[in-house]
Amino acid sequence: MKTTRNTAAKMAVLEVFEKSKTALSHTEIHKQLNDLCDRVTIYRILDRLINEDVIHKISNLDGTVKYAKCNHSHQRVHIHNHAHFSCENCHEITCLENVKPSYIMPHNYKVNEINFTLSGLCPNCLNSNI
Amino acid sequence: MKTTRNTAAKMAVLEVFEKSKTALSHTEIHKQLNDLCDRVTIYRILDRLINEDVIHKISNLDGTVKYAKCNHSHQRVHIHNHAHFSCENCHEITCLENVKPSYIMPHNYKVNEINFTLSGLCPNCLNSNI
DNA sequence: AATTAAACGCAACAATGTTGCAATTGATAA
DNA sequence: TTATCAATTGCAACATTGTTGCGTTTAATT
Repeated sequence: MKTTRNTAAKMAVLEVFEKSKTALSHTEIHKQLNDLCDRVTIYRILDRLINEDVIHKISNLDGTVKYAKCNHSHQRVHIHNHAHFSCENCHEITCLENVKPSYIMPHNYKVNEINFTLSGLCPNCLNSNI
Repeated sequence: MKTTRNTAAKMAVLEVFEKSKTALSHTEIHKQLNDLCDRVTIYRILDRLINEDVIHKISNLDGTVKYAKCNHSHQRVHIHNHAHFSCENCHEITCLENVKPSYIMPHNYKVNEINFTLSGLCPNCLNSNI
């Protein structure tokens, strides 16, 4: 039975997530914390938050990795089957909580997790008429 | 007007792809080529092959990046909208050419590309009764 | 206040990808 | 066939991202 502690660094990371509407990379979090804690500590906090189902990890098409808060509002059983949108212009990644792909799999596969990421232009950048 | 050359290294990389049924990482290709050429050269060849639409890049959930041949057989306009399957046991990544997700997007987004990766157990590992 | 496992900082390392530059080479024209 | 020259390569050096070990600090409990 591991107990998990609410350390200053963890609280600070959580606050960064609260304030952000988009997903954040490790580097972005590190900058926002402004040397409040070590780089390694942030990696370890992110790991813990993922285990606690507070945030989830998003792998982007270009290989970058970001993290975003989980939305537990509606489901009892929490599954990350929503889509993510990656803007090619501003590079922000947002969760599309309500977009859930439907698909037909061949037999003999057991699907445990899905990752559905769309990229293009987000509403902001689309309106800015790039 | 750049012309692109069929060098020995590029041909060797292409042959590795021909022989493989699954997607390959840079490291896997490097090992199979057995020091035929430099690490950097492989990165540059992969870049060229992507530009030439011969291969495509796949970002995996765990952050690893792989490459696979494109299948041009059916479409005139070539879009990478098929799904990929990533096996949690053997870590092989295969293209599911016929699996195409359907989904409904909110307005004001312009979708240019999609990445649909499923992970779980592939038929091989499922049958091996892990 | 004492205890103690969780969390931390630091240093070192590993993996992956990029860049600049001089040398080499494939494709083309002479 | 040979000369030409831009595309390609090898090498060295660097950047970024993520991991590990270990001694020290700290949050939560008694």
